[in-house]
Amino acid sequence: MSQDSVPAIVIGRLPIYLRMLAYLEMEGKSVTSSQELADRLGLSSAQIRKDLSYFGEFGKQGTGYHIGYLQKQLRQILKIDRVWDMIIVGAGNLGRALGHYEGFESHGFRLAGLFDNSEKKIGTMVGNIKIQDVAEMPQVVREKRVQIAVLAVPPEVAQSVADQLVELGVRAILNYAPITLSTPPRAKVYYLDPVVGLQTMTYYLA
Amino acid sequence: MSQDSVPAIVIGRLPIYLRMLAYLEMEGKSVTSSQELADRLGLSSAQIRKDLSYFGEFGKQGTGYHIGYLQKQLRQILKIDRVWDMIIVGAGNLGRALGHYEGFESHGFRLAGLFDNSEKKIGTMVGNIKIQDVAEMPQVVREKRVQIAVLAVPPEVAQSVADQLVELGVRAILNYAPITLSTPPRAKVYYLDPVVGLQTMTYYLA
DNA sequence: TAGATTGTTAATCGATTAACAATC
DNA sequence: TAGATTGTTAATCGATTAACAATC
Repeated sequence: MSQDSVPAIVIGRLPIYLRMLAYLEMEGKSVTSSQELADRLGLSSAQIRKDLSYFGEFGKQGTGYHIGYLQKQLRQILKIDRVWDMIIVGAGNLGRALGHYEGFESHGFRLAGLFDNSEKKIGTMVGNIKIQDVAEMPQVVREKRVQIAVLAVPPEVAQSVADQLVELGVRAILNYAPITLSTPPRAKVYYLDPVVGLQTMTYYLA
Repeated sequence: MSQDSVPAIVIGRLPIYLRMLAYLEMEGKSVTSSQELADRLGLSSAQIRKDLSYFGEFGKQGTGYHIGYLQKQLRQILKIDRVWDMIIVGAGNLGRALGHYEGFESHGFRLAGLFDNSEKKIGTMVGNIKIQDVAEMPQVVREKRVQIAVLAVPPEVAQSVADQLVELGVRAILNYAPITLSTPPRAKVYYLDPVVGLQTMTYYLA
């Protein structure tokens, strides 16, 4: 099935399925069902079967899904069956914490650069990577053909950094800055503003 | 309009509107329109008017919305017209970075505790707050009637910490752990797993 | 085989949008 | 006033679910 015909909301659930499959595998299971996945994820089994059916037939009637096989298929669909280079822009508290996060490398996202504009920070180490001057960012992005960037800069400069990144060829931005970015359609932005999360939940509090 | 009749997807957009209103205000504007908001946010103006209409009439025909007034109304709707106590569980790199984040306090979320189970960390300072033993968490949550918690613990313990939090009365969990939590309906969970974001975006990369 | 579970269709449900009267 | 923009309705669009034949 061609990319554009699959609803974005379906794509957004695939990583959740993958995360649960890894969890079930860790529990020692090797087979699961749409019903089990649905129960664990708080979804309906029909939705899970429908989501998967956009891409193929991955299960067996009467049995369910082989976890290892389904993981492999989902990784292929999401194009995470390879290693992606990624940079982090901004080495404040958050940027440095993200620089230490092992979850990126362990999921195939290789940290190819960590940039800041502060003299004090440039040259210092975060884990096993050295903070570089943001002035060197264009060169790194171009040379390594980096398509993925994590934005951990102050909101005042987030839009201009995003513009620069897109100009350099970046097409996926994980945005921690508390601002809605304006980008051309070829670039995707995934928002991770904790305050938005909190403000959404307080509505339901007494 | 009663809470439950407003779709969750609408509630989820209100903080985005609020964030944009603050931005427009910062640009020196005092009035805006559904069209301007829509353009800036990449939405339709009809959607914005419809979303707001669940709660009342906040604009003027021919003029638009007074930014200050609309902000005030949205803050009331979202119940962020007050200060909420919040705790952070887990003082690893991420938890400590979050402990330093000024965006929480500046938006009315007061950090009432930062907990970890590591002997080494307990008693050390993060900004102006001291890391406490997670064993003291129940007491703090109960005494201050904390309803909001940020989960920044390893995935292996995330579910059990979440269970404990809910048991103690927490009803809003900002979850940084890379795992889907199982919680009763009275507790809301907002997910902030960066890997899910990356894996969603790689689908669209070449 | 009998029981279980898939993949898929059609029906239902819900969200978005177009259009416009009301009115500032 | 004339022009602009709201709030709302009805139509459209899209996503979810119920149901079940197929089949392991």
